[in-house]
Amino acid sequence: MADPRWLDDEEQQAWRSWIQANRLVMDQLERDLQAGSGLPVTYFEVLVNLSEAPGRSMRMRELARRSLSSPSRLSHAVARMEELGWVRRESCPTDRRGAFAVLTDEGFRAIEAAAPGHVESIRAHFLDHLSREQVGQIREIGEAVSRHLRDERDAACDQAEAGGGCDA
Amino acid sequence: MADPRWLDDEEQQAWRSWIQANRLVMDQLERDLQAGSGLPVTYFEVLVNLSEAPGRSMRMRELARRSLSSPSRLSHAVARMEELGWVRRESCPTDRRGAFAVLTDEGFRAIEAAAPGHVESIRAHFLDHLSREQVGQIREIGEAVSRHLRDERDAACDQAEAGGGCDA
DNA sequence: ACCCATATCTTGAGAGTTCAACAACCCCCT
DNA sequence: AGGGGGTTGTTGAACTCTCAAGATATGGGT
Repeated sequence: MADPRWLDDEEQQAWRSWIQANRLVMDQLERDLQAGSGLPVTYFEVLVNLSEAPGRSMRMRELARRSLSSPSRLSHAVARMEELGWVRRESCPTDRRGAFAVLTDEGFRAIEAAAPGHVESIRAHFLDHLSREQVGQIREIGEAVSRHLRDERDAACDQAEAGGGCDA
Repeated sequence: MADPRWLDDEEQQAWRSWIQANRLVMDQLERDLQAGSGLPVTYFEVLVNLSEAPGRSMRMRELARRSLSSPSRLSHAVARMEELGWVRRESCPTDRRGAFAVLTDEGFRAIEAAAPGHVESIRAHFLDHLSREQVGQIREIGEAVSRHLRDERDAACDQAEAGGGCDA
């Protein structure tokens, strides 16, 4: 790691303002959502993904992918939400390893109750301060960055499958 | 919270791609930094702030502000880093409530060791995928959003000071 | 039919974060 | 002086996240 390419001023400022905006917005959303509905943001996202699935039901693996969550994290989260009565587990008939997470009516009501406040939060702390043009820019930037990291994650899997031929 | 202004398609996409990019990038940076140096990102930021301070020393309150951290969080973090020998506490001579956090030589070496890899990470997972133009856009957007949330936080303090005249 | 590499999911422990409560202190005001 | 409101910092408990390890099951190759 000799002689790294340090960030110039423009890059430094961009990076810092981005990371700072992230933190401030996310922390604020977390507080708002927590105060309004007792829901952590990560739980909310899991529930939203479930609510949009056919039968309000999804395999754990797929749900983890869509929620940008590790399997472990999702497992803990679902365990917690099961206690709260928002989600129920069902075993998969065609793959006995598998498990489905199913959104309960109570869970659905929890999202419905939380959603309006959450959207207001997103507007108040984020969208309302951007021009229409900037909204478009954000989308493009976010997609560029996400696309790359997705590809990389897939590549990492392929590489692992290939059996360790990194520099061979 | 009746009849919320739901997000239109453009807003929805912008928001989702932004939040997704955030998560992916931050998680990746966290893994890289953790793997390379055993440092959590939040610790790294605290240490960087300390290292830039005169005497590598700062009041806890100020350090918390700059690290976008709650007082509680910083207190726990410093306690942990004290165990690791990276930071040392000193009492403030002019205000006996106060405490200084001081970066030790060992702590300084820890940052120096972690910095190059961290910068590479930032490039590889973020900056390298943006045009020069987009870097500028990010800065402006980040600043607009941050400015607002800072103002709001100050306003909240002022309001609290005013003694509860919310709707009176 | 059997074996073994993979895949799916869970579990437990360790670590970080938050929140509420608390302790100690400063400062201004009477 | 000496109160009282505000500030600074810490603590403990509850919660979430991560990581490594493990339990169970699938599927293809022999």
